[in-house]
Parts: sequence; C-alpha cells; structure tokens
Amino acid sequence: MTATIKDVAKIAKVSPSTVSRVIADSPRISKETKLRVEQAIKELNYHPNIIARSLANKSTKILGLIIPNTSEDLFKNPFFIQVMTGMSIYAQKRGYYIMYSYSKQEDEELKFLKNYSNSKLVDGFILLTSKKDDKCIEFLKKNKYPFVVVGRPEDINNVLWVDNDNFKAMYNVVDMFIQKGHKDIAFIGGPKEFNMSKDRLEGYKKALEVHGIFVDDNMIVQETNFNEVCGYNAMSQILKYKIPTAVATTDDLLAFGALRAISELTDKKIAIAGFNNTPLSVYQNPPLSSVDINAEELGYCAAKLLIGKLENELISTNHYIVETKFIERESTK
Amino acid sequence: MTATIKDVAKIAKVSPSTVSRVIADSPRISKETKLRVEQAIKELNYHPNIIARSLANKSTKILGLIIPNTSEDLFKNPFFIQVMTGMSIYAQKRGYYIMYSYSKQEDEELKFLKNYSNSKLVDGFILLTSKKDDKCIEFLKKNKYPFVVVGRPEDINNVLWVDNDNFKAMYNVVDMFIQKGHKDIAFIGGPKEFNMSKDRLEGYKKALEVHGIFVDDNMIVQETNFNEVCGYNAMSQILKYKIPTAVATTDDLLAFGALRAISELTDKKIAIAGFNNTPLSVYQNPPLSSVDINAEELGYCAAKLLIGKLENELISTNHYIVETKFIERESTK
DNA sequence: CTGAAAGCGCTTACAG
DNA sequence: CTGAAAGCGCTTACAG
Repeated sequence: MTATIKDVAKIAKVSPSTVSRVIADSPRISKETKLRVEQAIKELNYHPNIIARSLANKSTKILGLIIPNTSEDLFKNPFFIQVMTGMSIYAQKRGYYIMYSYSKQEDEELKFLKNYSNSKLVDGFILLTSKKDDKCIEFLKKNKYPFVVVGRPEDINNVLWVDNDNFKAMYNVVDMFIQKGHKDIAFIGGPKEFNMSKDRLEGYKKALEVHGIFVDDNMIVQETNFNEVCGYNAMSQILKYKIPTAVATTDDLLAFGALRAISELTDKKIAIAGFNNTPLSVYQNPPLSSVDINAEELGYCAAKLLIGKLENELISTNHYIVETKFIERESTK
Repeated sequence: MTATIKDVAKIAKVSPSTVSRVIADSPRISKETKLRVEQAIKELNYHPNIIARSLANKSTKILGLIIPNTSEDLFKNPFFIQVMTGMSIYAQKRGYYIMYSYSKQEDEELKFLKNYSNSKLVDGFILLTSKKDDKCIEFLKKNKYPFVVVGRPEDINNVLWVDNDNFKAMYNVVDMFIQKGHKDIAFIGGPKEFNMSKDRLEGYKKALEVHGIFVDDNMIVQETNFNEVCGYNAMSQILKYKIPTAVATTDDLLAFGALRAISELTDKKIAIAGFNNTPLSVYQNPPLSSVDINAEELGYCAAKLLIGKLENELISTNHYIVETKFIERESTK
C-alpha cells in the first residue's frame, strides 16, 4: 500500500541505503542523486515508518508522562494541562512524541513506569510530582532510565528537575507586604512534606528577618491539605491569637478558605495573597492577588532538559528555574 | 543488555517462534514447554519489545490525541484533563497507549494528523472538537483512518462519536424551571455553529412548547463566544426587554456574566442555571446550579468505541450517549 | 559518493 | 505441538 524506502530506491534508481542517507541529510551524497531521491519521495508521497526507524535506532523519541492520581481537587487547577501543553510544544520542536498515562489507583504509577521502560516504548520519563522517598524516582535511578521531575525532589542527586524559586516568590510577596507598611503578617501553608512548602515558609521568614520583624510562630499555620476547609481553620486559629494586617498563603484554595474566615469572623480589612493564580482567584471577593507559577514554561523546560539529556547535549545544568509572576488584584491593594 | 526473545529461547531450549507463541498464549503449545518458557522468561526478566512487535504486527496500539488550540479560556475548564484521564483508563484496560499533541497555531492540527498517520505511529485518532467542515475529519475520512470524535459532528456519516444528549439535558433544565412555576424563562446560548448550541436551544424550545408556553424570540440570545462578557451583554439585552424569572444558559461562563448583570441591573431575584459544572460554579454568589456532562465518561467511551473498531469487534453502534447530571445549588432554589 | 549485507526484535505462514 | 525461514521497514558499519 504505502510506499516504503525500497519503492523510493527503485524509482530513484539507487539503493535503500542511499535513500536513507538522503533522508538523514548525510553530507556525503551527491547533489544529483539527492535531487533524484527527493523527487521520488515526492512522487510516491513517501514518509518513513517511525516504528521501523525506532527499531533500527533503538530509540523511539517517545517521552512517557505519568499523570499522578492525586486528589481530584488538583484537576480544578489547570496546572496539569498547562504543563502538558508546554511539554508538547517543546517536544514537537525536537521531533519527540509524548505518551501519557493515568490511573485511579495510587500504586499503579510504578507499574506503568516498569511497563513502559521494560517494553522499550519510551526513551525517558517526565514525572509531575515527587513525594518523599518517591518509589518512581528510586526505580528510575536504579535502572538508569532518563527522567525529569517537575518540582524539585527531596534528593537532587542525579536527577533532572524544573521548578520555580519558591523561596524567592514567597519572599517577594512578604517583602511587598512590608513595603506597604504591614508588620503583622501571618502565614498559611500546606503539607510540610513538600519541598515547595518548606521553601515558601523559609521565604516568608527570611523576608521578615531581613526587615527586622520578629517571626512569631503563632502567626504561622501549616495545614495538612491544600483546600478551603484547611484555609478556613488556619485563619480562624490565627485570628484567635491576633488579628494580622496581612496574610501570605501557599495556595489559592487555602486563601479562599482564609478569605471566608476573615469575612465571617472579623470586620477588619486584612490583605491576603494566594499562590498558583488559579482561574478561581479572579472570582473571589475581593479578587485575590496570586503568584503565577508559569506552568506552561515549567513543562517546556522539563521537556527541554530531558531531551537535552537524551540527545547527549552538553548542558551545564541539571535543572531550570522558571520565573514566577505576582498578579496583583484587589485583595492586596 | 536486556534479554530478547532469542535469549529466552536458548534458555528454554526451544525456538523463538515457540516463545512468541507462549507469550501470545497460543493454544497449540504443550503444557510442559509452556512452563519451561515461562520459567525462562521469569529468570531473564524478559519483556517483549513493543516496537519490534509493532513493526511485525503493523499495528502500534497507540492512539493519537489532538488537544485543540481553542481559546485559553477552555483551559480554565477541567474538561480536557477529565476526558484524557477517562480515555487513559479504558486504553490501559485494553493494552493501548495514548499519545497527545498540542500546538499554539490553529492550523497545525492537520499537520500533526498527517505526520502521525503517514509515519504509521498511531492506529487511530481521537478528536476533542469538531468544527463545521472540519478539515481533520475530512482528512481522516478520505484516508480511511480510524477515529472517534468527542462531541457529535455535523456530518455523522461514517464517523464514531460520543456526546451527551444536549437536547435532553437542556429540556430537563427548563422543565425543572417550569415545574417550579416559572413561565418567563430566558435563554442565553453560545456560538450557533456548534451542534451542541443548537441541540440545547431546541431542548429549551421544546420544553416550553410541551408545557404550552409561548416561545418568545426576544427572550433568546445567542452569543458569539463562551465568556463572561457575552453573558453579561446577553443578560442586559434581555433585561431591557423584559425581566424573566429564570434563565437557562449553555455554559457556566455565560451564566457568571449573566449573574453579574442581574445583580447590577435589577433587584429582582432571577433563577439561573449553568452548563458544564465548572469548579467555578460553586464560588458564585449565589452558587450556580449546573449540568455536569461527565467528561471522564466521555473520554472512556471514546476510547472504547475507537478500540472496538480497531479490534474489529462487532459493535452495533457508531456512538455512545453519556448521561448528564443536574447539580442543584442555590441559584435555582 | 554508493551499495550489499547484516541487524534491530518481534510474528506467522508453512512444513513436518 | 514445534522449528526454520521470511518478513515487517528501517539504519549503518564495511567495503569499494
């Protein structure tokens, strides 16, 4: 049916090897034969069979992406789709493909990893989260499978990763609060296990310290989850202790809950900032200022890093830091 | 490095053909050799090379998914990611893989389709939208490439598709309004080009007719876009004509805008229902009732339909209708 | 600059 | 029930 390299060779009156070389743009091919071959390719509307090429090359140019089965809540956040589009844009540039996999069962991720790697389907993996003592990372490291992690993992050794500078992003939020004259600034964070949580908390503390403001542990609450209820509870707890003039949070959902607590429990006006700039933030009352983490760029860079490794490019770094951007809205004005 | 079928054959003292047959679970293999081969497979931790298999089989078991480059707005909606997870869940069941592709440029979709199909990378495609005179559908049909469309396309001939019953879903919304005693019910819809828009409008009209309520064209506004501004404008236009007691909309974003127009332009309480049950709907004031379209199930069924076709299963239908579910909140109480 | 040959790791019709 | 052989459609070291 479809033309193969042999058909092209026949028409162009050369050997398949030569056709292959023309396609690979090998330098040692005469202009004349090159033209003849290209002519034949067009005539037959020939397209190389990627699978055959992959087999011969022992490389598929396919990247494997695991969509983690985190809480459904995360799907409210366009983070995943944005990261995925960013990855796709870069992958295309380099002639790579992306295969994704999702499962409802928490423990199937490792199974996929094994399946994809054992069967030699993909050249490398992209992980969208990293837990502490991540089984997937462990497996990939042990088997020397190339991979990149979105979000800095616990152990950075021998891993490629992309992330925001969470310390700096939170530092800047708190610094802004201080510039505006705030001194009583509370902090509401998510689960402590995440590096991201730690970094943001450090950023908060540092900004206070630098400006000579006492870090009051009672003004810091770290919740076990990124949701509204936690945000509400954290804010209530803080309000019982003292009424801050500003609150920095590590997630929009926490901020939404805090916002509700504020409106219900006090008449004071309290400035508040979120994180992740979810679409919901615009709809809050007041509209919520938030840190945009540039998820698409994270995906783009992740693909770049991984493909760079696969192509043995000389990259001097094992990670990229993607810039964040503070989106100011009513809640901090 | 990694074991191949030959290695297994050697250890089990059989031919590669036999190993292949054991893996394929061919019936005409004696129990003894089967056991020996399975033993050898375990011993070597052998896993078939999918690429080699694909080449021999002339089938990759890979499904190609095009993420359409619609307006950024659509990413606020978890629709895509939900459809994608649903697809993945079914594909896994059947040992299929899913490859996705996204591009910023509108016209690259067809390019991808061609690239993927010409290079024999994928066995079939899943399209996440269909425009009128869709170039992609046209191409796939012409080349007899198997594909399925999420959302009923204009021309149903020779295409597999999955969708909700948009007529019925909207009929039920309006019927509910009428049951609650409403008689002046307005309609705000999206772009007329979409089948979905037409079906929902028809459902609205039918419900009125069935209950003997006059269909007043001045109470129907069809906008050119699915966003808040359009919703706001549509609602203003309707309010200038007459103040309805209820409004049915074909999209949550339209409803959000309408909600704002209502709160700004009138003191009357007007019931309103959205569509798609976006995460934002909970956060409206009042929280917005909305129709959940069950996107994950749409994806699941799409994969089912396509894989059924690829496996030449006898399926009596060329489409699946996925149930919707009305989620009632304050806005219609 | 070009070709014949071997190889990538499977599957399967054919033969026994 | 099992094996030898050919084939899937490429690439590339080797030779000239």
